[in-house]
Amino acid sequence: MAKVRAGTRVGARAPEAGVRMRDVAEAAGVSLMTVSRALREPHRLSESTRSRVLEAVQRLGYVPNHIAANLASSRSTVVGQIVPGIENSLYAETVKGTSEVLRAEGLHLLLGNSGYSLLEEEALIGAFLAQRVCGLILHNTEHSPGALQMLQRARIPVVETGDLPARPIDMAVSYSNFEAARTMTLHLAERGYRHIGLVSLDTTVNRRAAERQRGYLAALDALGRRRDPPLICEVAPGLTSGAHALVDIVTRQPEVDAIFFTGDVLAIGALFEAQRRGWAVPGRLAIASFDDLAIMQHCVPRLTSLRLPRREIGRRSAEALLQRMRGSAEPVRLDLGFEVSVREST
Amino acid sequence: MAKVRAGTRVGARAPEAGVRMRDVAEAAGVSLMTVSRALREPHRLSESTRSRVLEAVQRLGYVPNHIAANLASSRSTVVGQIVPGIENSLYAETVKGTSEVLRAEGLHLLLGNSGYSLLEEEALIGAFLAQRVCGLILHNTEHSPGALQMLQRARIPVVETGDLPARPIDMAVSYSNFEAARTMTLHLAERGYRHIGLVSLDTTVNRRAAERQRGYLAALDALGRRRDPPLICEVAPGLTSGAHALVDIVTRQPEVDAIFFTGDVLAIGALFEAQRRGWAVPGRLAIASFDDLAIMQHCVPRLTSLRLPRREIGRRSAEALLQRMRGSAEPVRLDLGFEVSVREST
DNA sequence: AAATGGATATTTAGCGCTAACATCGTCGCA
DNA sequence: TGCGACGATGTTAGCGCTAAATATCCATTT
Repeated sequence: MAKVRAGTRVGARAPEAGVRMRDVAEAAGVSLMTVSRALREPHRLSESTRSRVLEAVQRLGYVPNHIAANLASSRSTVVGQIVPGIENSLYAETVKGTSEVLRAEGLHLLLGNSGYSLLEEEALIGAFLAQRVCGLILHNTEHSPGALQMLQRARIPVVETGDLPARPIDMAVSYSNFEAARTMTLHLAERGYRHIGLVSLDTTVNRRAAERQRGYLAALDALGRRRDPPLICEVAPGLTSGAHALVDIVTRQPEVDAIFFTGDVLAIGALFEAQRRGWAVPGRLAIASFDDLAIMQHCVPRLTSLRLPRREIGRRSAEALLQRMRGSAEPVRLDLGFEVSVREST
Repeated sequence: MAKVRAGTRVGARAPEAGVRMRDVAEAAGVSLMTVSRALREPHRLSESTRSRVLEAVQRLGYVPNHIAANLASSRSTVVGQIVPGIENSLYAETVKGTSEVLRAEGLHLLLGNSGYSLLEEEALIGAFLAQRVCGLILHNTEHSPGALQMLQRARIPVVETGDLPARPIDMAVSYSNFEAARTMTLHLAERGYRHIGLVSLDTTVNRRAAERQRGYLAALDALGRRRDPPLICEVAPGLTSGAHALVDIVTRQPEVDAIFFTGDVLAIGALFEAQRRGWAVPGRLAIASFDDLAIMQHCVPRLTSLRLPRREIGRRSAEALLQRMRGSAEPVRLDLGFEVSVREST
């Protein structure tokens, strides 16, 4: 004789009148608590009771309500991850890593796209905290004041993954953009290139782009070379931007003999443009790129690139959260490094 | 004199002792319900009360608990989306579309990776239903019996996006893989190619790949051409597979003058291999591909490709869910179509 | 002066589950 | 024989919030 459970269905509609634990309990002739135990601590029940309950669960098609469980136990099984743009395969790969680890532990992934905006990130953080996520993974290492305050008050583990900040909010799992760019620039110099150009994303908005540019400049300084503004170019993401940047730099400074593209797909765009114009790579111009997408090892010529631990960043971030949720006190700060894959283009 | 609220922190740890609505109410000298209204229906309060409450919310840094709100109102703000592999840029783009629309409506995205496994999909569906998602977007159009049963019982809107099934579970937003492959094959025939090869993913596991192969064969039949097994090749995803497939087919059937690659990156892999071997494209061999990634319009030669509404599928799926959550009874079945972008490679 | 009604605020009763404690038999062992 | 220990189950209270019913106030109306 189940009570009528109406439930208005306005707005985002309801997970309505389904089978409740109480219904299972009645069907199995046991108490509510016994059903709860049968599902979470089956070993604590006698064989006969347990099977009777589980049979009722099956028969009624009972789907537990984790929302209620969460509220009652104040324990959450959802982790939030915020990336600048999921359509970017760099981030997609990281999310994949996170998702794999969480899934294996029975946790879930709430995904947010900040679109490179700090305010949007703040809004998402607020929304995720309201969903009572048990941990957060943020790609950004810069945050709005409001976001920082919320994160500090929230007392949940937080991992930042976009760079290695000197003083992370809580934990960090990344590689150093500065070091990576510095290393690649030095590599190009070592190969004998004299006039090394840099193409990066907008450094005023994008901290990681700024760090990469800093690395490039640091390398030039260390080499005792002059900084040559016409060799530096900031562009929007995209294949087309890479192509334009290539032409721009060559036009402005014909002496250029190598260009380092720090945006993921910029280098590919430039490579195709060079092919079209008949500029031999690396004969006329060497090309180096920042993220070792699979395609880098297949194009003609194969592109020299920085291999980044994208998937691993996702995995380790999730693991860092797990570790903390299991009581480990010490916050992780992991430098997963990078690797220069030298190929035909340099 | 707040009560002590302990809370054990085992397993996935707790969203602990924070500021509750009751605390805000006390701080503002109003009842619990008034705070609730101040946040959800501010217009129903007097100006003075409202500002007093909101001030207290600010001052205490109160973050609402949506979990509790959800339970109390039996209304959810989380949508689940399950894709075969988020690392695939096709899916990442779709997820992006979904995410944009949901975000604008204040809804959240729970993301699942099924890894092309029906059982994993079933597990994820169960987990998402337990999280009381208010809607589900599934890329698969095939499901395990268990999954089907859960979906039918759940009574929430469901959108399938991978293909246009004759009889969707609930709603469908996609394009027809069969039609797309048929159209492209006919296009190649029209351009005068006589021996058209097909490279696809494993058709035994992947329903979409099977549909594409069916489309290719249907076109051959319509043209009155013989099906030539050496011209057909099934491979794993990846650039390398594309390269191998190209060589395989050319070796087995040297007469081949065009190959249609139905896997996203297979065509690119093949193109690079052709460049390496000095096989002119389209001189020796035409190449057509299935998904119009940005790179297709930039490589040399530019690749003829099927332009699919990837982002749009995500957007429209989310919109279909919203529509249903707002009470519309009629389930959406949308064919978003596709377009052949003819370029230099054919 | 009493009745009416609208705008505003409060009270009550849960949402579906779990923690913590209470209960009840049963068994071992002094 | 008695008593504590222990395993198996049940009972109670409440997680933090919202819907619905109820109360309160004040300006009008009659």
